[in-house]
Amino acid sequence: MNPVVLYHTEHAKKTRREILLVAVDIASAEGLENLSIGRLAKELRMSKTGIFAHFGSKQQLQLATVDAASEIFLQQVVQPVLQIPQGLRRLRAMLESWLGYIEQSVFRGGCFFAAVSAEFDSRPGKVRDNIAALTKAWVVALQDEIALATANGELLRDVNQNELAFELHAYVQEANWAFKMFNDRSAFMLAKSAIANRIDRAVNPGSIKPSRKLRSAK
Amino acid sequence: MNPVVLYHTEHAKKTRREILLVAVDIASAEGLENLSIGRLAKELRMSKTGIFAHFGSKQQLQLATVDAASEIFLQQVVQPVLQIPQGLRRLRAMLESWLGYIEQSVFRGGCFFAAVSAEFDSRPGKVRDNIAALTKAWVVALQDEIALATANGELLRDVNQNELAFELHAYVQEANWAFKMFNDRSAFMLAKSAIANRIDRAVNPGSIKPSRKLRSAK
DNA sequence: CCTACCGATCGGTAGG
DNA sequence: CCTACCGATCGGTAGG
Repeated sequence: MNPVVLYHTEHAKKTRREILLVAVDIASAEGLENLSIGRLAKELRMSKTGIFAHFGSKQQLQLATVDAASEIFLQQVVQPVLQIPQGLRRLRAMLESWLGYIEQSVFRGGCFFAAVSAEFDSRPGKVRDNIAALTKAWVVALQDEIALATANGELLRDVNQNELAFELHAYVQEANWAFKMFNDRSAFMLAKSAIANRIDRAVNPGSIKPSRKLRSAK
Repeated sequence: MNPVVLYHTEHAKKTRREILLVAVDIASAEGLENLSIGRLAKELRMSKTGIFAHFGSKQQLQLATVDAASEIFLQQVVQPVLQIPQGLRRLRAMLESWLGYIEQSVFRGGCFFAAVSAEFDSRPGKVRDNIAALTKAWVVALQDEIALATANGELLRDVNQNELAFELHAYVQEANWAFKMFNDRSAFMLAKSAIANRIDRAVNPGSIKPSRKLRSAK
């Protein structure tokens, strides 16, 4: 009789996953606060308490929704680039994969984390802390890849790694903002161009791959 | 007996302004949707209908709040730079002024327009359209200043003006995001550095002012 | 600018 | 997973 998950059956887990898929979509478009239990119940044709029983409180629902969005981000953006060799190539792939996930509108409201971080940046609590930790982890992942690319000799040693990560991250977030606000896909071209130019300036000319086209041999 | 503003007296206008100052602050931190009439009434120690009578509907309240925020932005960010000569110097001043308004936390929840554009990008309607028009106007103002700086010969003619505006705008929005999310003021240093480097790369070396320190004479 | 009210919806509980 | 509730709050109206 656990109030959080009534029966730990496979069926209950499946229902929970279905609820969270809808929750992530609603939250990305209308916000985590406006994600009401009644709204979810209507969309899923369940009773309010049927939804409620899976989470136990509104805050637990919000936390579960953030976790579910994080899993989708990992699966859609991070997983596909893990096969690419670490360093400069993976850095480029991470940014391309991230832009692709925004452009393909994986979530109804654009990048889930851009939406909810703006919503919760002034709302102290566990939800905000989780969002901060997850978005920070992605920034750190970009920084780590820049550090590896430098260690590989692919990037110039005097490049400020924090600045580079800040600027690359900014281009993708700006593309998401401009695309959602003005419904103009040219923002993706601008972001790709900014990323390519910014990285090319940091590339070590001694390493033989300033861009793919110029690579002569393996 | 106009339901929107009951009495067009000076006193009523003053009350309306007082309501909107609180409304802008609440909306920047908690969102324009969560800006409820009851919440405003409590904070201002007025009755709900006392607030309501000034606007006539929730949507009109939201629209008035966006307008009020726009006036504050104009006054805090735009007005101070109008005395600076147009072109490269004003472009730099616009970005510095904008960063300053974010760092000084003019609104409780950081940049009002960053917050509400993320909130309304998936909510079609007049409120969203107004937010889009106002944020677009600021992007265009940056683009216009870049065009003037180019016409002045201060920026290189082969600089892509849309790309430059996109990247500069991105740095400031990223600083707002990082500051609000991680409460880390180093984001402002990163943004200032990114802006200075990006502009310096676009500066025409023929014009004698790549940076203030290197200027030899007037 | 107020009191007094409306139906709808909110998060959450009792009990099954 | 359900029905049947709870008090609080929502946007909005009547009438002054």
